[in-house]
Amino acid sequence: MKSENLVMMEKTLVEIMRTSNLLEQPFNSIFRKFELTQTQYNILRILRGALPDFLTAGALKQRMVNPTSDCTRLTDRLVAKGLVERKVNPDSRREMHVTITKQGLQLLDNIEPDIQRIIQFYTEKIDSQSNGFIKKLEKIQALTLEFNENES
Amino acid sequence: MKSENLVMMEKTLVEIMRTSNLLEQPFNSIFRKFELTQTQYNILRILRGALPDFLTAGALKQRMVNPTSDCTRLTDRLVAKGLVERKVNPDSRREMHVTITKQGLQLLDNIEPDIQRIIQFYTEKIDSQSNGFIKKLEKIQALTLEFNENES
DNA sequence: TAATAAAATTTGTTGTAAACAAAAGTTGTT
DNA sequence: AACAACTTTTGTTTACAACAAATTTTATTA
Repeated sequence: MKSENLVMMEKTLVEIMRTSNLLEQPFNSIFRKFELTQTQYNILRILRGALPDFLTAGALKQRMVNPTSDCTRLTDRLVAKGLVERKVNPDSRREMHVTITKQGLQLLDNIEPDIQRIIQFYTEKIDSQSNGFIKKLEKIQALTLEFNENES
Repeated sequence: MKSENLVMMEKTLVEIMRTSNLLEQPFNSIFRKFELTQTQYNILRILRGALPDFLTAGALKQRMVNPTSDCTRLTDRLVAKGLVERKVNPDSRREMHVTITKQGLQLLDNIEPDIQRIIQFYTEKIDSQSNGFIKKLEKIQALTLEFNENES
């Protein structure tokens, strides 16, 4: 017989994934309105967060959730839209320097109200979140990284 | 100034999505091993859950997380692999009856140990989950459905 | 210094899926 | 019989994931 703890943990993990998948829908529909994907939005956020520094393609890749991401072609699309700039590092020509443009920053600002509207909706309807909840999520994140390490 | 509650809620939602995205990695690598995608695995689980009944394409779509899913082509791939069977409802020829095959059930059984190995890992490392945690996730799910309703 | 290894990024290729519109076939209604 | 509504399929485009292989540049070492 499967232990209670296993069953509980399975339910926990499944519900996290289900919640996230649902949650992504309203966000995605906003991104779509601005002709972005979630991945692209995340890249823009990472690059903005790195300011005033730029990131190398490798560093950007590291900060993305998906480690197998194809940085080149993802940033290609953003460069094509003028949201991101990419140039070779003159000091080490095998590295690229990637950074967000003014236009990219502006786009993030334009999206923000729609994002906040979603957050607002939840804030009004749920009592304030406990720190414990987030801590638990972070613990699961840490364990997942550990697990992935062990596997690879 | 943004209220504390808004900031907290934003962090909560972001961490749910980040956790989920990380969490999906070990699961996806298992699915890949069995030449399935997460979506396909979910469909198989839904169909197994519906047994001994079959589902119409519409009913299947309803139970999937993503409401815009393209049921036809998703099941096409599963039918091609012999994991799913699909035939027209003789009583209403515009409906399809979709169901999981023995082979599909067998595949789910084969995957199960790998899935449990992941669950096991977390169970060993985190103290038993509280019901409150899951309840909170379910509340967020419910609100998301509500939000999506309002939007559409 | 020439050869080779290592690092960082790009390219090639294939398959899956999301998103949206439009078409096709079937049933129900007036 | 005509038309509307329902259910599923097709068409089309785009983005990504996954994996391998190639390219370009820098570092090492023989």
